[in-house]
Amino acid sequence: MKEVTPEVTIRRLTRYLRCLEFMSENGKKVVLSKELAKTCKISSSLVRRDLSYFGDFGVKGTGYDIEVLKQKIRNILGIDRTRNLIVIGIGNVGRVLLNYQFMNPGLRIIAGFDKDPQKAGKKINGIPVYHDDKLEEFIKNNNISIAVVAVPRDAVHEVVNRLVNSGVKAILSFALIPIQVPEDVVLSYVEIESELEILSYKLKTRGL
Amino acid sequence: MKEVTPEVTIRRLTRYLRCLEFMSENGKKVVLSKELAKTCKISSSLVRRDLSYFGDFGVKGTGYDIEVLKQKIRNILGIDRTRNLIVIGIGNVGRVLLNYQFMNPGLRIIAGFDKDPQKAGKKINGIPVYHDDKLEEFIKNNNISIAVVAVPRDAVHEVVNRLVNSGVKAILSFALIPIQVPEDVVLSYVEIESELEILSYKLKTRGL
DNA sequence: CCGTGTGAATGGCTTCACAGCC
DNA sequence: GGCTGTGAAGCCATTCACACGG
Repeated sequence: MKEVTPEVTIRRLTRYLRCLEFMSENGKKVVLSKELAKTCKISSSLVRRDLSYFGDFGVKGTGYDIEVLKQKIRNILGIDRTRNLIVIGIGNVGRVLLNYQFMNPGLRIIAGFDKDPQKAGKKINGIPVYHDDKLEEFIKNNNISIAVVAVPRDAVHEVVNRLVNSGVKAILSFALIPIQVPEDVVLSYVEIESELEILSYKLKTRGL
Repeated sequence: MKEVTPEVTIRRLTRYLRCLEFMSENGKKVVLSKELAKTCKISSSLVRRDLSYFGDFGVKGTGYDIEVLKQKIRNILGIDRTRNLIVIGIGNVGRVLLNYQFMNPGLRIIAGFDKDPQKAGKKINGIPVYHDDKLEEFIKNNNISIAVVAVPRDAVHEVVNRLVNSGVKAILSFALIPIQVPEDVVLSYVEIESELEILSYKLKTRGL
């Protein structure tokens, strides 16, 4: 049980959660830090250290109960409660998101928004799509924790500003363009091109 | 000019590149480490340190020439040459990728693959889609650096094994399930759900 | 004079190694 | 006996502060 938790630890926690979900699907009940470490390609002491920031979840001599650990991590991440999400921009990326099967029921997309009137009024995977001009009203009337921005590059700035002004505190963007948001708003990115570039770099360092 | 480059530096390099691309679009020619730092929300000394691992790209008293710096970073990342990519699985995610407009011409998707015979023979965004059973042959006949896996969860394992056996050395997966690959193969993930979980965590630490 | 590049110092993440408990 | 949880050590990334060059 420690003081300050490094951000990298949180990122690894999500990785552990994916591994644990996979293990329970395969009927596994208990896991050792060593096993979790191997699947995540890190050291077992780091796994134990990461988990120890939040409590004593393991049993000495035995390991970790997978169901218990999953629930603990969900609790730490704040996805044991329901997080209502919205998606802005129902193009190719937006459609992927509306069809996304989340492993955790806490993450729930409850609406999509698009400027195209043709798309408004329809449902995708059971999720209603509204016209863009209903955005602010919807955010205020519903309990929106997180918004995902999947609009074209040149519309990102405007959309983010509208989200911030409507009180959204967490935004995930698919377009990696620099945006300034207030201190109390968290902004992160899904960086497909960057990930590919990092792979390219690693190939290069291996002489390929 | 330093010895070993931390992996985080490479990740930040891709971020700098996005910022620089954005700046040149807006007609900017020269940038200070301080400006780059501000848009990336890090310290200016870290920007300078990151760049100094690879050479003296700046001009003392003046800053960095944006075009020069872009080219240097592309060179470091190994995307100054052409990287031929393929996408396996042409569902929603696969379609996003084939339609993806890369900022860097070095990254080039040259084919898609799918098990569905209906999809084979068509083109998406000018990129040919082949039947899955042509995968190995195509990899061997073309110069494939990187493969992107966008198949359903339960097919990932098999696809990754086939890629590895065909000689692919870098794989980007959209399904975050644990896979073992040989030492000389780089595997990374696009983790949409994990990013959302991290946002949820940050909201929670802020009392939301 | 101004901003980069970099030794030196700092701070924080990871590993080590073992005490404690099942 | 075996594995977790954790002080202490080690190591590596970041910051500091200033010499250097335009």
